[in-house]
Amino acid sequence: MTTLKDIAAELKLSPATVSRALNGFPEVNARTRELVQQTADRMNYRPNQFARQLVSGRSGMIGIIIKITEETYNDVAFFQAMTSISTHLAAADLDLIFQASKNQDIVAPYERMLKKTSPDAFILMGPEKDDPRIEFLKSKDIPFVVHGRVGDPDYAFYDIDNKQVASSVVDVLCDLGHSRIAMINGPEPLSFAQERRAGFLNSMRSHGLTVPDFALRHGVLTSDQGYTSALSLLSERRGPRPSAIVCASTTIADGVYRAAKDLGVSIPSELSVVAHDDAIPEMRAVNFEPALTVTRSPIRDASQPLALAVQRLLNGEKPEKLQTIAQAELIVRNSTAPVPKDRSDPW
Amino acid sequence: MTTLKDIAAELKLSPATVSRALNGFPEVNARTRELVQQTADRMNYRPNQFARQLVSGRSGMIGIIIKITEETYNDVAFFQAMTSISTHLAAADLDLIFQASKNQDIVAPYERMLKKTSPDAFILMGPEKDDPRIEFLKSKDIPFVVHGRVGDPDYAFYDIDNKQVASSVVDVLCDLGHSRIAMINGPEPLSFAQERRAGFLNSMRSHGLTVPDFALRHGVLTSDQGYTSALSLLSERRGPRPSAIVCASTTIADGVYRAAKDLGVSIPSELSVVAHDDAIPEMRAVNFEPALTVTRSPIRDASQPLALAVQRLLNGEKPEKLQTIAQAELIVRNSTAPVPKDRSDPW
DNA sequence: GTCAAAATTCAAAACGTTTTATATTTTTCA
DNA sequence: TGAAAAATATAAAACGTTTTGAATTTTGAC
Repeated sequence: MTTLKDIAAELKLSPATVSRALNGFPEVNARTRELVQQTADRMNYRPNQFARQLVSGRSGMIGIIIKITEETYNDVAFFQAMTSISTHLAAADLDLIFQASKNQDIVAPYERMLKKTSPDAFILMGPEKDDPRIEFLKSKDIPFVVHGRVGDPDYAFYDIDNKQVASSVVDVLCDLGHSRIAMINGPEPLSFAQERRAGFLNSMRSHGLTVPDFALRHGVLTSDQGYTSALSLLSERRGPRPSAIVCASTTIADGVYRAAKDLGVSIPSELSVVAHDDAIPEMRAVNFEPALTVTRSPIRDASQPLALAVQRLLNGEKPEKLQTIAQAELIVRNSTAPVPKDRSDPW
Repeated sequence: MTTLKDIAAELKLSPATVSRALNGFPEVNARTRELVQQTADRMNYRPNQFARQLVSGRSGMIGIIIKITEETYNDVAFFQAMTSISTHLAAADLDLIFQASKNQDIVAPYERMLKKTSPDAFILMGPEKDDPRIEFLKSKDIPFVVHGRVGDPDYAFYDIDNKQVASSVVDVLCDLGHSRIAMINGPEPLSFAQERRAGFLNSMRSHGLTVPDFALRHGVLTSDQGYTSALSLLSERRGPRPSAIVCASTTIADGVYRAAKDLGVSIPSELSVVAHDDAIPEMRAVNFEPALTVTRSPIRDASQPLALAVQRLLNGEKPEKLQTIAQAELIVRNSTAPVPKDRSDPW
């Protein structure tokens, strides 16, 4: 292994000059720089990262910790997010340290990684209200970027406008005359679900409509969850059935489609269905029969902004300046239609 | 940030003694060790990993690089393997550096990571014949463990006995009287597919049976691939159709089931189907209608042996001693039945 | 009490960089 | 030609550990 010293000795220069030459500092003669670079190449020099890290205090690595649950374990979206993030980070010569955790103590793996590998920053997914991870990282003064957000935070984040997602969908349905609109939402503790709930209820209210409790459901983002929720919503045990259902994901919508089919309810003539589409390739909204009307914001679109925000954070930019709220795109397809005459009454 | 020196100064000891005391060296007085440990706790001491790495020359990290293709990008199995590996590594206080790569040059990302983060070892997935990554790592003298293997290698690996997987399935089908047995295999370049092919052909031969070219297909492990392959196999355009199909995965089997249904071919009375089951939760063999006969070897079973092999490698054990070939388990369910009378003739 | 052996501690070097403060050389301009 | 300024190079310190070789203290046997 050749070191700076070796090169310095070879050329009868000081290590300092060699270091500067290789790192492109201006105060070194063009000819010596050339010479140094050539000899470095010739001697097959590779800077020792450990030494660099020791003096710079930086590891050049970004930590990401994913909590493993029944749901996340089977969700290819996490994998895709990670691959995509790692690619964007690599472009900035940053590496991703990955840790899966089934730990009860949600903060422990962050502590461990920090002690062991000292990442320069973290990327944090699925924030919850009063998230202890966020408190922890703040207290330790470790930079971090959040995918998603809770409330109106002071940290760096990338999120989509989940209120807008829900309200734009309500607007579309109301324009078609619907007034009994149900929602099958994501898991209650997650911030995106809370935002959509708020956006949904607000928008309904501003259209002069109400939503009975049973018509607003929370649960995991699976087809089965969509199926059972839809069965229950369409059964009319608790009042007249909705003329439209808003789904938190295309997987949920898949379940709703199955339930509608099983009950002989036709989409869109008897029931309109709308979903939010994260653009996970395995369940494409265009392939639904009929093609699904969606709000669309690809999850992979988040990777680049997240990676970029991390870099900026490391360059000393203030977290409050690194907040992005992306708008979702509305794509009307064939799963939405004017409300049937006999189902236009409000609840 | 408190350092070793700070503690030494506090206790009027030398840094050397403090270091030894904390690292459990024997040549330090029990009372001073106690004292040192207490003060370290009190002063909230955290050893600087960068300094440690510099002197030890080790990073405590393991690299894993996944080549992103249409297929791997959507395959939750990779994610599950990674989560599981990361958990097992963390137990040994090792961290996982993850990198996704779309690079044409399959070796480049290894070079980059090595330069940048210096992992102590790599875990390598999906080896191919004359894999340049393996050559590269050997030439650089970097330890690595392979998931899978090619031929009869001298490196550390964990693999299942893919020849046995294929041959045990042939045995079962032959016992049921089948002689026209087709195979829908994995991608041709991958070693597992080649092994299964060899095991399949060998076993068929030893049963005195031949396999026409059109009955042995290679392709990606998707339901669609299974569907189109099965359609073609069952069409009888190229001779009498097989009485049994051996599938490389449950996803392939899913496609075969769909094709059989579309063509009105009943499973198992007219067609027996067998698959290899990696036990990915999203497509459970038990949930097939009829329940699928499989050879089973959960992919997640590989994580622990892989993580363990890495640790041993780092402890200086020889790679040749760290080779595991796991046997798959045969589970007979309802997708296999005796060959129909009129379909028992060989090709 | 003495001396060798064992137990314990220490000072200094090493790991390979970057950075600071200083020294040397070259250039510029009168 | 000489002095000041600019350009270039250097020596030494720093980063925070671990490890080496030596020094000191304690123990045990006589």
